[in-house]
Amino acid sequence: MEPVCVIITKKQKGPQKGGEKEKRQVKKETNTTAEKITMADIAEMAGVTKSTVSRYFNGGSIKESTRKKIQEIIQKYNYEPNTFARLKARESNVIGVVVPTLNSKVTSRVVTSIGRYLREQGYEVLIKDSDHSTELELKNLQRLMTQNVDGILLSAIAITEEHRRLIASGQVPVVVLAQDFEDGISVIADDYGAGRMIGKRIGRCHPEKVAYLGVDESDIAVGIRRKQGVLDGLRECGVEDIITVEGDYSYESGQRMTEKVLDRGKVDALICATDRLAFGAYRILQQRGLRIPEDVAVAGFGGYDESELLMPVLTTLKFDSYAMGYLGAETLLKLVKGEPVPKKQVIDFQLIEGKSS
Amino acid sequence: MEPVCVIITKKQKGPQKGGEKEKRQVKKETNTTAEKITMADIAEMAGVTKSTVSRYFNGGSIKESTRKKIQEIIQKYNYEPNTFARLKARESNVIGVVVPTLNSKVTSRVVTSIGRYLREQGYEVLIKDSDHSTELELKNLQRLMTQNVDGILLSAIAITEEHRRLIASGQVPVVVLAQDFEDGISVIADDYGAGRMIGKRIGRCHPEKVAYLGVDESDIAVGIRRKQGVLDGLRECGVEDIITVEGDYSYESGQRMTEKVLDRGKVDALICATDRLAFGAYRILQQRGLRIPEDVAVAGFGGYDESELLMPVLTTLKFDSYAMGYLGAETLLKLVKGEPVPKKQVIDFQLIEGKSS
DNA sequence: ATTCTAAATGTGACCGGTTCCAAAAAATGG
DNA sequence: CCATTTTTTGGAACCGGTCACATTTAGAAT
Repeated sequence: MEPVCVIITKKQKGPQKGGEKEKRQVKKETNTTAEKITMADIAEMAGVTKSTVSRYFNGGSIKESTRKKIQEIIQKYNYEPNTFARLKARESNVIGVVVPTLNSKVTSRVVTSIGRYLREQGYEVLIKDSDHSTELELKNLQRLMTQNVDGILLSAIAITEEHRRLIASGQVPVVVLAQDFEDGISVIADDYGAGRMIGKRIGRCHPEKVAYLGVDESDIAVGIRRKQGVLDGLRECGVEDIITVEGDYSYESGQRMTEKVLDRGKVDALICATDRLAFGAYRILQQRGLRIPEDVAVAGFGGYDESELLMPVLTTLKFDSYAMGYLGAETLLKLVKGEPVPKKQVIDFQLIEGKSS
Repeated sequence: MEPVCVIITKKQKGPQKGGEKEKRQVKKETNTTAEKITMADIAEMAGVTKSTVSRYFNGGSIKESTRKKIQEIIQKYNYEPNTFARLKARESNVIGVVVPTLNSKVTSRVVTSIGRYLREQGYEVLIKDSDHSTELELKNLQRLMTQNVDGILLSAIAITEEHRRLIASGQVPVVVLAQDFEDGISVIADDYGAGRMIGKRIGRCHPEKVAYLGVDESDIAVGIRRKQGVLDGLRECGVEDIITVEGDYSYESGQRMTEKVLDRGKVDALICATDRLAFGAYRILQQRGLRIPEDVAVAGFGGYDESELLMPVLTTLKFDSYAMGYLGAETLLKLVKGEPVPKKQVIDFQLIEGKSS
């Protein structure tokens, strides 16, 4: 691929510093080269002090006439105070969000939802992507705690002892998303309940043998609780012959696990820890000429938009990720403001009936 | 849905301030309540001044023995300087990223890629989600410019006059992603070339009549160039009977447009501006009992993972979003450092041959 | 008009860093 | 061993804001 067009440019140096104030005065009229404008500048133009302008933004008694005047200047220059320069402020109005990845349906929904709520509430959001690395996650968490944020929303890969220590040590309120966190505040999905519901949904068709495609148990929510729910749900319906396999969250892993299961003999149903794994299962089942659901029923978790595209449509359990983000953010703000909050909150889920079971 | 458990907690107030220094000295030994630690604290413990510690981090001549000593303390306290307190620094080491939404395959890939590169280069990334609002997008852009970032990566909804003005006015280098930006630096996908490739791919099967499901022309890249490419590609193969419809980027929009097209009469192929629209088309075609590709061929743009799940697998044109993020970030850093950069760079695409055409 | 109180503004220290410049310490050389 | 240069450090101002407190102004009450 060739560049359509490659023109070399050079960064032009900004105007030299020195005699700033005077220069700006001139520029104020001509408005040619927009210099960075500060609160002091605004104050000067409005004929008041920094403190008064600060009061304008943060609330405090101001005479109506001064307010008008400041407002005018603000608007004229489209000024907004630099959020990160509020070093002295007791509240920074910044909330940190740590996520395992941005490259996932669930997290991107959660983060979008968080952003909407917090923006509306006048907070700045600092998103930290840990890129699937627990090490980076801890670093992000630690960094946020020292970076003067008012609170942190943590969607952890898995809560470790180190996490606990950091959170406990800190003076920053933390709300944990999607993972149980006994020592603190969390907003979780009822993975056990959801698992049980899917287990029963599959179980009541009386399959002889069922396979569960799961993930590593270091993820307590998905790896343990969801699985346990599925197993219990199935057993409640009298299903006893259950095999479980483990992999990661990828499409390919779904394929591998399915192959592994099929190689061990016939199964009547596959319950997959996430829709993505189910996608992999579909691919393999189709390759082997097995019909869904006649030969093998399939179910997943997630309620991805794409699950509806599968032929047949996937039966899946949908968590309300938007609600999780919203509720998490709301809870964190309450916490920040010192209001009482429930220690553990659980978000809704919903069975999406497909044709795959 | 009932909370599993609702225990009311109260935010505990931090320890009172006053006599800080002395207190910290004590805490240093016991290490019980981790107080926020500053560069001055580190300096004191190392028996040097703030300036020296600052030099430690930013490079400057330091005696080996002092370096060791500082390093030791740093590690012991796991200290990292507060990135946002570098008010005085000429470089903030922060890069801002503005995206239309985080809730999209493409952007989340782009952002992930940007994050990886910039983190590696020691930069902090400030992600601003505009949530599909041009107004918010402009606000984000403007805010970033005054918030002392070293550079901005802008993935715009559509570049307006206002965008141009802001970017031109500013002293902050900006690299625009995915949208042509004649006045400045951009990294784009070759939408015209990609469109033409898909157009020819479909055209060479000699369809009588082809429909293009497109989007609003305010998006120059997708709305205009991609479409033009498709049209030209088809015409090169002698296809003359082409109808075009317009909608938004949603799954539902894909459905609606397909219905509209089919209601107007038979078509031999549907070319969709994005895979998501193609998903909608699939659904409608299946509903109406039309076979893909026998009755109607379908093609898309995007190369989403899910496109492979469709039955039959979707023929689509994949852009390397990771490359776009990486290249954009790399270019921006060069720009920041005053190195020469190409004005316009084009990322790769790749035809994914499915069974839908 | 005078006193008292409340509202509005100014003053200067401070937040956690960086930077410039001067002072101190170490290395060099004659 | 002392003068000179170079390397390391310290001191103080500064970045763009906030805050506690002092001061001024305006309004109410006597």
